[in-house]
Amino acid sequence: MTEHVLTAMSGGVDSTVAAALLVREGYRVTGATLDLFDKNAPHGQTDAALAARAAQSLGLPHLLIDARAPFRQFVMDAFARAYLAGDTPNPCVVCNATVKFGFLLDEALRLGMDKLATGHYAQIEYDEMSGRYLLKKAADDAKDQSYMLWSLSQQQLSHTLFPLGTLTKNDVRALAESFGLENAQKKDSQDICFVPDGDYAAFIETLTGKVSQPGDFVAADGTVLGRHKGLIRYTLGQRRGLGISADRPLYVTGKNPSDNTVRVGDEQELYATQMTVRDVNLIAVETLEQPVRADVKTRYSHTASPATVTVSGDIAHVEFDTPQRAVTSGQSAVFYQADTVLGGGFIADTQQ
RNA sequence: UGGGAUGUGGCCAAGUGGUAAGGCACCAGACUUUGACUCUGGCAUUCGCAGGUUCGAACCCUGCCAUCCCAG
Repeated sequence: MTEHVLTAMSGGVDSTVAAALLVREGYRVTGATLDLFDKNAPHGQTDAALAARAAQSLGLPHLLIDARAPFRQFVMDAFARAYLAGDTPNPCVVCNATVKFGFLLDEALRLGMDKLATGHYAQIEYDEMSGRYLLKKAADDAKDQSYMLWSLSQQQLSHTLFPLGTLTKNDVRALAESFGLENAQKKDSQDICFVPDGDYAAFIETLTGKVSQPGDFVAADGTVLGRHKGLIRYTLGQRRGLGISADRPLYVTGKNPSDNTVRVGDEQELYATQMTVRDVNLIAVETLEQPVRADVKTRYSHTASPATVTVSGDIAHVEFDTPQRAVTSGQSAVFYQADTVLGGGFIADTQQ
């Protein structure tokens, strides 16, 4: 009996090719586009319309699924809340955890389908030895998105397909051409999807109705160097936008919500050797009794760095072999062993 | 009011007769399914103002203005 796969289609090249590949492999495929938020951009060619056209060109039924409520609650509100608390959240990670592989997967299963597929560049492999589903890096290292998927549970992984995992971006574009897809050359998406103009601070202020208050930029010795435009506009390691002229570049080295100050200093002050990770999800193993060696990523576009990881419950302590720059609370830490994701979590705090 | 010092782009700052370094900031691109970082490019027809000397001045001369310091 052929499996019925719900394929998330955004209207972009990746998800369209993913759907096409599944069709070619003989799956029964239904396309689905998530309605995540009300777009105030009425330029006719919406992503949903693009996705519907793409599905139609592949001869697939297509569903538009209203996910505005969960997206608002789990992604947008949480994003704003995290920033107001002084963290620097990664909404894509949270969206994957709660909306795409939460809400949408549940929806697929509820509709009687067998699996959910997306255009993510990552691989899932069932390991006979351990009886666990493994999440692995994509074949195309430059496009690998396994970092964004560390939160997936065994249950979620067992019902998920990543048809693009073994391909490179060039392969995908070439396939799109060969399938005659109109979006073959569509530019890769970027920025936060619900903040298309990139001004996430203004978005947060509109969403919450609270204006982030100006405060002082202070140096390590307490000297006030200037006024900042609101805590949410800064993140650890940030250089641009400080407006402080000095004889050398200055970076944000800390944020203090309690007195509304932003600490700035030299780049050397940004390095940390240890960090605590919360909400840890282990994928490759059920539990870790002993400290393990792993390569740890602290941001999406970052080379994993060797470290020793000690897990206790859903908390992990990570000690890097070499100090890491601007390890930022709210971002995700993902532990790799070779190409396999051991697990991951959210960075809670760091120590020198 | 005397004495001294200084005035170069938003900030700092090289340059002391040969036709405006550099850093910071800022702007624009690139990179990127997060925020950042990074990279590339842009950014003073002009050196407080006005005269003068010179083939030629930010650099020399004169005057003025401004700021700072020290006097009382």
